[in-house]
Amino acid sequence: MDITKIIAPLNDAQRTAVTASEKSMLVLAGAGSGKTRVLVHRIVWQIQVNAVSPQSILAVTFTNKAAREMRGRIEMLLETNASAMWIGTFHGIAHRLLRRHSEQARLPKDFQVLDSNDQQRLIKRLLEDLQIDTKELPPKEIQWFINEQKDAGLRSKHLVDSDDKNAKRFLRIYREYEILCERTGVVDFAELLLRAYELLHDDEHLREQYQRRFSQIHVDEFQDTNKIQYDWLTLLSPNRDNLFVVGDDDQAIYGWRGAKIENIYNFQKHYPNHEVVKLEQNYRSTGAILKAANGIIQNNQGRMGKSLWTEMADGEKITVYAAHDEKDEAKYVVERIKLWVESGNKREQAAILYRSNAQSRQFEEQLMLAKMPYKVYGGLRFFDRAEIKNALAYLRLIANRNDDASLDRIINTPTRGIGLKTLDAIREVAHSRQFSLWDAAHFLIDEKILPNRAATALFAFLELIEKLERDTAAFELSEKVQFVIEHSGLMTFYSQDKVEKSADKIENLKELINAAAAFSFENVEEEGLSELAAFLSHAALESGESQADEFDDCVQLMTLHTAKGLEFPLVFLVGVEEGIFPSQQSIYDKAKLEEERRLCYVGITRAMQKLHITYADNRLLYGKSTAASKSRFLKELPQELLEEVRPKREVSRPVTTKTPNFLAFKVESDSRYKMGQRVHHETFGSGVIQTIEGEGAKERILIKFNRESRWLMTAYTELTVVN
DNA sequence: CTCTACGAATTTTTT
DNA sequence: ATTCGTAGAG
Repeated sequence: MDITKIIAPLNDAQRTAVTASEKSMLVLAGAGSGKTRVLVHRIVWQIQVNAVSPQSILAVTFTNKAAREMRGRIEMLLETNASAMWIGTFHGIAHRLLRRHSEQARLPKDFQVLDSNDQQRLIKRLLEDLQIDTKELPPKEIQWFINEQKDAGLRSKHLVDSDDKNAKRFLRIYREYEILCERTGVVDFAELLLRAYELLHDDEHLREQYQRRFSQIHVDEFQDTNKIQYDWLTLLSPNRDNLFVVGDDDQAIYGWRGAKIENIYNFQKHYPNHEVVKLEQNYRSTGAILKAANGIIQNNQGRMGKSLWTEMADGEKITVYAAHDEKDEAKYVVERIKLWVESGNKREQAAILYRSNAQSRQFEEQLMLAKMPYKVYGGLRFFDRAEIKNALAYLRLIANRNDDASLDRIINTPTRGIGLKTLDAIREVAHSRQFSLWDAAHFLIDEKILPNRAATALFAFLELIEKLERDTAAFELSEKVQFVIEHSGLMTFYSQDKVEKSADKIENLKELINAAAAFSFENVEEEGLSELAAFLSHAALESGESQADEFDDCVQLMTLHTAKGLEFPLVFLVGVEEGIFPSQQSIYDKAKLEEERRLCYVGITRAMQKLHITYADNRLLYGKSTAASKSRFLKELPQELLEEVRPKREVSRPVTTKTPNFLAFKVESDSRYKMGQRVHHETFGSGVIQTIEGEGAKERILIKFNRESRWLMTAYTELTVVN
């Protein structure tokens, strides 16, 4: 066996982690330090050197993309297929467990997965049924609450009924929601995790079976795990030395959705026989970029402590551009990308990273003007598009008549004369008699409660679904999908030019048929589940980002969150202003502020060669022009790494005709000016020093005067210090 | 049932 | 500025 292939490409720290034995490992992997490589090599090491069976390998990630990448790289190194290993997302693995043991998990065999849109819809409908004003109590809030509870491992029965009226109401809704999901046979994302936890927790036999099976458990992005995920892991690994977790406390940016950095500390308590390995050598960025990253993150408290270093040279300084407004900012960025491309680089190597999606707009406009192709990440994903969801809803209803969420979605899409009145009546019956919407509709027709016209329309709908199922019973999956799209009326509906972007929508529907065909092809029969049901779960669990147009050479636009895990030679960190980044909502809360700072750290460490940071003095916010000021994060950066640029028209031209008097200068230069100091200038009046840059004859300072900011060369300027 | 007009909200995202 | 959802008119 050739172990050099596994070991040789690793540095000392990586090797220590990969080859460790008989203990749990906590790998603190800084940005760009080869964390995926360590995971991949570790797994291969276990198989090839320690003769661990691939069946015994469990590896969990947060995204399908990460899981795919890991599997791919393992297969490459192993030179065989890795299908015996369980490599997947927390949700994917939980789903797999629940499918295998649906009976023990007390779930219907063909349960369906509810994505968060579906969940919100369902909650909204529930609130309406309970006569709760959705204006006063937005479904979003309930959704948030329920998921928060589930992520903490709490069911409604675990919550104590308090006297607080509001808490009482939340609890009641939670309870009703559980009943509704149970009755309709659907499972939301948080439920997948909670159910999988309960399954192992409650069933000793099953638990032991999986404990025995998974002798090696690997976790990626450990800092992003929430409570239930952590508890689930510990169920699988009780006091054993087989957990290999990789994470970076400095890159924990998902606290707001329940991730607990504390899990890293819990891990250390829980698994005393563990070793910590820090991966601090960075293979991605220049020295200057890393110094900036270290400089910013050290302002956070309670870190595990890590300091990135590189063998690379410092490289270029970080360019800071103080734009006049958001348009100027965008122009600057596009101008710079132009120069980058003109000197022979690719557009796709350049990324524009912002704090919130709304900021993409200005950049898109300028990029369009410059005729430069770009791609904005984070829009609607394939399976989230309305036309796709509608088509899927038909399929889901065919698979399961009790799927209220789906029925609700398509009962009048395309319109077929079933209006609000009729729908209300159905809901009313469903609620009062604890029927599914489907059964309630039947009830209304059988009991002849509805007006003739409505009854006819409703009956036609019910018949349509029955007929679709009958007619496609013998079909293959993709044929089924095609038939349903065509005969549900959706195709005709989207063919009308009234529907906006109808061509795109039809294109997408055709793509769904392709996706179904591809799914049948790739999918190995999953334990007794119908192919349709399996495909529907796949659609819920896979957002469908995978084969997004690997189009031509595009500038990349995305939020800082989306950028995590990626790298680009040229990075623009834009909108670095107080109130934007850090965001307004985070400024007064220390924990939130530190998370923003970690986000900033993530942003900086995306850059490989060159980083630009920009901010605007004025920004159009909610339609109003607002004065802005540079972010505190900019001030926290080691100033010697920065070179600040101002819009051309605002830079006061340094006079370069005469040689400055070095001697005279030197006497004064050392301690004369400080940042934040008030000074007075003959012509411009008094102002505050914002930035000091350069030394000796080249020293210049940025002063913010009443009406404008100016760069002044201290060697030539008469300034009086004001106290 | 469909269309328009008005008011309210507006960090970040995966599964 | 823009999007999104709902109320009221057509």
